Amino acid sequence: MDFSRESSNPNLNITFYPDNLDPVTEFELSDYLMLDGGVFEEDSSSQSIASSEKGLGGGNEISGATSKTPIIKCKTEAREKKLEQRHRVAFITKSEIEVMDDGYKWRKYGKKPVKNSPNPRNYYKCSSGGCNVKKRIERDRDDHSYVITTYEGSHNHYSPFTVYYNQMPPNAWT
DNA sequence: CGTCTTTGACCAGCGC
DNA sequence: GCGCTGGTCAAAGACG
Repeated sequence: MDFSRESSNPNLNITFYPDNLDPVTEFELSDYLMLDGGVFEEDSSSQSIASSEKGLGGGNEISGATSKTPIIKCKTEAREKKLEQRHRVAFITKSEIEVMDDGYKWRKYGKKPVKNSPNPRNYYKCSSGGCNVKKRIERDRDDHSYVITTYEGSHNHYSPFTVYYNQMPPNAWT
């Protein structure tokens, strides 16, 4: 698992957007941002987000968040209420690879073609016992270079990568 | 042998 | 009620 190499990829731009409500207030984004293994910086127009909680500030950062318009589906009130009960966040990633290594172990359990999109949507579950976090991955129908990732739920365990990092000596990254 | 992916079937929600 | 769509299940096969 080499996060620094991954996040230094110039083709890797990440844009967060609310799949449900306001992600900044609704979700603990750091739970998900740690997938970069570094600090996430957004432009000044949006709120600053950092994954310092996990102590992974190794100098890796992803800048140049895209100006891509968020894709927010219209939902009925009933569906929205149901979704509100879930811990959910989605973001767009400009990447050639669809499944980024976020430190967790995922098990693919489904694949479905999506209406109005030539690309199928893939469904993953966290394979840790007792953890029922799910994620969906699909390519942007307009620009195939973007990957839309949606996380649902909260991990009830630390990422194997985080455990590994915490056990490393202080100067291990230098 | 255990774990994972693939894929068709099934189910529930929603719009008409 | 019916059809469409998205989400999940589970059997089968692949792989290390």
